[in-house]
Order: sequence, then C-alpha cells, then structure tokens
Amino acid sequence: MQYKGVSSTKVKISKVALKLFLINGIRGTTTRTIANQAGITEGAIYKHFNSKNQIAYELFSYYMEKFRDHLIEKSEYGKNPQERIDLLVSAFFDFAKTDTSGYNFIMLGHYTELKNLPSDFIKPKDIFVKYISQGMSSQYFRKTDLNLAASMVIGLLTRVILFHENKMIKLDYDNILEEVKSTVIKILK
Amino acid sequence: MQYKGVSSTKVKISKVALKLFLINGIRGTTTRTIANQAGITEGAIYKHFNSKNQIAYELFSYYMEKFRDHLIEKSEYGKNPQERIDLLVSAFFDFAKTDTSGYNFIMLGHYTELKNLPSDFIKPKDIFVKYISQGMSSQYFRKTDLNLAASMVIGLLTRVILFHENKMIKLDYDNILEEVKSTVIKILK
Amino acid sequence: MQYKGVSSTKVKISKVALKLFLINGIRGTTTRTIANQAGITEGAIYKHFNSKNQIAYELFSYYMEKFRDHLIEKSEYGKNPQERIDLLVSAFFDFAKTDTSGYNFIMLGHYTELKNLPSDFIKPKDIFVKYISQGMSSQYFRKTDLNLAASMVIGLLTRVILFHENKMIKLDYDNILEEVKSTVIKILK
Amino acid sequence: MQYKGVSSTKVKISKVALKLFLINGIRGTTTRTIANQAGITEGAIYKHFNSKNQIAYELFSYYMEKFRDHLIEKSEYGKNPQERIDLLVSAFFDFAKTDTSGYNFIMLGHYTELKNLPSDFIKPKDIFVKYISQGMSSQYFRKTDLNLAASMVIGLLTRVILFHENKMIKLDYDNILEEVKSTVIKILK
DNA sequence: AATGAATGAGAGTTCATTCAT
DNA sequence: AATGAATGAACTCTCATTCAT
Repeated sequence: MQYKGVSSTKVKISKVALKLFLINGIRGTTTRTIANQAGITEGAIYKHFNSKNQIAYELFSYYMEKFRDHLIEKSEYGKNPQERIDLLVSAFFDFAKTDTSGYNFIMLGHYTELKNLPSDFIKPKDIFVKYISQGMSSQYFRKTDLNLAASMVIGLLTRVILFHENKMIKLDYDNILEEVKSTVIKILK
Repeated sequence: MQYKGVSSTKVKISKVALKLFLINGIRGTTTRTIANQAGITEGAIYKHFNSKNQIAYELFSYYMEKFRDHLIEKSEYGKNPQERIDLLVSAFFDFAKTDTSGYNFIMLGHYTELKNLPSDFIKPKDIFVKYISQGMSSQYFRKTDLNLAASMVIGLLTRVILFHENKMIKLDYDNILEEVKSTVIKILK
Repeated sequence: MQYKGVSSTKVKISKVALKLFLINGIRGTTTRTIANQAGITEGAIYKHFNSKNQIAYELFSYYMEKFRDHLIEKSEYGKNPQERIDLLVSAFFDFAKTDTSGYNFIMLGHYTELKNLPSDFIKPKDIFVKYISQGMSSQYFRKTDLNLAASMVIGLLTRVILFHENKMIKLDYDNILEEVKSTVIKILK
Repeated sequence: MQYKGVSSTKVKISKVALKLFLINGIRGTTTRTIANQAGITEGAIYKHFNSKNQIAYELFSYYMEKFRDHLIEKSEYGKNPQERIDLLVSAFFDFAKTDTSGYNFIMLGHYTELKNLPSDFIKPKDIFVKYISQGMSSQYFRKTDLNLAASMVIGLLTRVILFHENKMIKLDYDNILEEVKSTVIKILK
C-alpha cells in the first residue's frame, strides 16, 4: 500500500482504520481505537479527515480505483475477448491475493452505506460487461443478457475467493484459478 | 411470515427489526427506532428478547433454518443429482423471491457478527455439496473439488439474485432462472 | 415559577438551566453541569429536551410570553393611553422584580442566538407602540416617530432596572418607579 | 481603525476577531476561524496574544477607552452643563455611527465575561454623571438621584441606536438625533 | 406484558493551546 | 514571526439496557 504525497500520519491512520474496519465493521470501530492503534490522539485524526466515515469513504474510493485500474491494466492487451476475460479473471484473483485487505474492504463496502461513487465511475463490473459484450459481437461468446452474464461470472469469482480465503477449498491457488478460468469461459461460450 | 406460538408483540418486533436491519444494518438500527415503529416502548422489547443482538440472532437462525428446509424440501425428491440440483436452484430463486427480506438478511449475516451457528447446523451450502458429490460419484458431473464447485454455483446464484433485485438485469424472472439453471449444469458437467 | 402539566424532572432541569445560563451564558453552561445540579444524569436531559439549545429556546419563549401577557394583563384596563402607559411601566418593573431570572433571561436573549420568535408573536415592544400610538391619535402625547418613542421609553426602563439590580442607584424601589413613570410621561408629552 | 506601533498581523487578527465576535459571540468564535479569515495559522495568533480571551479583552479596553476619550473630547468644551450634555449625546451617536463595530462590541461586552475594567477607569457613564451633577448644582437640571438620571439617559441612547441600527426607526439620522437631544434635556430639566 | 423514566458508559467531534522546526 | 502537526480535555449527544410501577 503506497499513498503518494500523503503525510505519514494520514497513512498510518488509513492503514489502522482499514484493518479495524475489516474486523469490526465501520460502526464497530471507534475513533479511540483507531487513534490508540495508530499511536496518536483522537484529535489528530481530525487534522487529516473530517469524520470517521470519511476515512472509510476514502479507503473505499482508493481501493475501488486501484482495483479497477489493476483489472484494466492487466487485461486490456489481450488479443481477443476470450483472452481478455481470461486475463481479467487472473487479475481479479491476483488483486484479491496481493491486496487482500483492500479487496475485502471493497466487498464489505457493498454491504454498507459506502456504495456511493460518482455516477460516471467505471466499476469492475463494467469491465466484465465490456469484454463480454465484445465477445458476443464477435462470436466468441453466445448471446445472452449482458448483465446476467456478468453477474454470473462476478458472483462465481467473489464466492470462490471468499471460500478460498476461509480455507474451505482444499485445492491450491493455481489449480483453483485454472479451474475458475475454464469454468468462466464455459459459462460464456 | 408466521411464527407459531409466539406472542403477537414479539412477532411485530421481529418484523420491524428485520426491516430496519436490512436498511440500516444491525448496529445502525436502534432499539428506540424498533420500538417506535413497532408501536411499543423500548422497555417492552426486553420482555421478549434479552438484547438487540438476540433479535438479530433469532432472525438469522430462523431464516437460515427456513431457507435450508425450503431448499431440502423442494429438491430432495429429484430423481437424480442433476434433477436435484435443478430443483435446488429453482428453490433458491423461489425463496429469494417469496421471502426476500429473510433471504437478504441471511446474505447480510455473512458480513456481520452473526455468522456463528451451531457447528452441526446443516447450511444451504451443505446441500449443494451433497448433491454435487452424488453427481460426481454417479458420473453425472465431472470430478473436481467439491467445495470449489459449490462455491462457484452459490456465488453465481447469489450475485444474479442481487443484480436482479437491483433491477440491473433486463431479462424477466423466468428466463433468468432458465438461463441460470442451464449454466449451473454446464459448470458441473 | 409554575410550569403546568410538566414532569418535575423537566421543571428541575429548566430551573437549573435558567440559573446557569444567566451566570455563564448558554454556551458557557455544560449539560454536565446542568445534570449535576439537577441531580440527574446527562442522558436524562435528553428525555425532556432535544438539545441544550432547546432548553434555552423553551425558556426564552416561555418567559417572553409570560412577560408579554403580564404587561398586557396589568395595563389593558387603563382608562386612557396615559394611564395605560403608566400601568405598563409599573408592570414592567413589577415583572423584573418578581420574576428577575426570567426577565434577565429575556434581556440576555437579545444578545444571543435566541432572538428568533414566530414573526406574528406580539412582543413587549408592540404593546408600548400600541399605547403610544393611541396616545398620539388622541392628543395625549405629542406626535413623533412611533418606534423612536417606544425605543426611548424601553431603553430608559431596561437600563434603570439594570442599574437598580446592580445596586448602582441609591433611591429605593418605589421612588425610582415614581420618578421613571413621570419621566416616561414627560418624554411622550 | 489605526492601532499605533502594532504589527500588521496583530491588527489583522484584531479586526477579524472583532468582526467575528460581533456575529457569533466570543465563545462562538473559534481560533481556527479567526486564523482562517486572517490568512494565518492558529499558532500565529499566540505570537500576538496569550489567549483568545485576551483578544476580546484588548478589543474591549481599546474601544472603551477610545469611546470614552471621544466622548470627553467632543463635549468638554461646552459652555455649560446643558450644552455639554448636548455635545455628549451627539458624540455618543457619532461614535456609534463612525465606529459601529467598536461601539457594538462595547455593548456586547456588558453581557459577557468582559466587563472587568480597572476600578479607576473612567467609563462613559461617569461622564454623564459628571455633567448631570454639574447641571444639578448650577440649577440647569432638576435635582434627583444622579445615577438614576444617568441610567435613564444612557438607556434611552443605547436603545435608540440599537433600533436605528436594526432599521426599525423610519426617521432619518439627523432628525433622530435632534429628537433624542431635546428629549434628554427634557428628562433632566 | 408493558410503561416510561432513568442510567451510565461511551461515541464522535471540537477546540484552545503548545511546540519543534 | 510563523507554520503545521499534535495534544488532551471537554463537549454534546446517543444508546442499549434496567427497573419501579
């Protein structure tokens, strides 16, 4: 996690808050706890953020953007829709693995009051939709409702990752990923 | 929603609490609001529940059990694993449609502090696992990691339902269901 | 001070708050102090008032109304404008003497953020204006700007009372009142 | 407003603080707001003042003295007590008009914790007392309680100015002043 | 079973002030 | 003289819970 051009105290607060939000939820995390764990006073938090919720909101926006950019960057140069979807799935898994906290916070955000993003914000879902759409136009994938297809794929990915994080799947990471990639293609074909 | 042998006030509290929990989360819902909307006083809540969390816990257990029983009942008489999975998916959708609040509360529960159930409790996931396992043994489905397969299917279902609830899928309910059923079979084959 | 139909705790809070507001101002009075002096907890305040400011606002409205009604009641049956002004001045002094806290709180209110009353609220000033206006029409008083005349009279009264409260005037109460009454008439004639 | 021999930053702080104190009160004005509006940081305030209250206290003393000196200067050369009172009233109005903020801050000071001045400080009231006393000795004015007479006059003036500032008097400034001057003499005669 | 008043702990936030640079 | 980051105490208000009636 590197936040550029941001004071180290602000970074410390963000890191600690992210950790605590994931464990106890936003409401369940107190500014007192954040301050204590960050080794500062509660008052200091408010030199960097306007409110506790703003910490959460900034984290959400930050990771959402990072996730989205990661997905695009890793997938956009695939030669054809199928390859792009393949790369996208890999990138999805990759992000969840290397930036687990950020990934989980995004997932948590969907179940809290955070979900408000600027309406023109390109979300991960939109990338899936884009590639699937391209695939349908170019006969790579069968034609069906775009959002239905995207939701099936995304649901599959997120739940597999959740199960994997909770050590409920015995298969190792690479095999899971292979299996998932081929299944996603199967769904779309 | 009929809770047998339970005082009508307790039912009213439960109903109101469920509604509010879904909108504002459990922490975000106050006993004051529950009492107001139920037309009683805060004190009265404690004649029926030991704590606010207990309301949530009872709701979660109640709906979890109801969901689980619904899934079993509607699917267990399928002639073979494939038909049983088919019926299971239908039942899953059916429950989400007819008992939307209960369904959503179960989903919410995964992201809160509720998730503790008695360890011998048979969860929806277990039913999927069971039928998939049967299907693998009897050559209906290809062999792969059981929990991986279950997580793929469950993720697919829940995300499609979420998108559908949020009116993000244009297809009508029946077509969505057909599409999903065939896709699930595709995944498992 | 009798507040009808109001719980004794609410009365206690009001009394204590009034006393403290007069000494330390509204901002200078903490809910903690109010609670301590009223022998209750801070939380209890909020069963009776929505906020600290609401206590101040209710006190202000209550005393403003009481003052206004007192002035009207004691003066309206004067035979002619001059007599009514005479009775009004007496009533003004009388209120300040018997309900000193209430009177002072009203005066304080003019210098705080309280001064907002419903626009149709008849204020003490309006009563002066009314009688002076009547007196001008019926040749009792010389003609001049109504609000100017009222402001001169009210200013005179309030400052004399302030000096008197601060023991800066040696004359006794009755003589002060007589002197003031004749001076007011002199101003208006 | 010219504060001699005082750094420009200190002057800026004083000006801004005066403005804010009048709008929001002293307690209602934060050092943060003062600093922001003065274009400096909070810390810088403390290079010039020991505390927020000291800003208020210095302003109060400064304007009190300025007001007092203005009143004396403009009235002391009147030929007789009546003329001096006349000039005094004019000077009073004049100050309120040309140095409105300062004047209002003095008035505000009476209702806050500022009112403590060195006991030998000659206050505006003392000037009134002096001239009225001279007038009583020399048969210009009727004999009555000195402080009573002074309070009546001062009250009249301040309230008229307040009404005038609030645009509640239709008469123009010069006419108000004339009317007030003749009324004050009437009161004292 | 229910009320309604109260509790008490603690929440988020504010703010005058300090201090190393 | 000034910054800017931080402090720490206090503030208003909230809320799950209790209890006498």
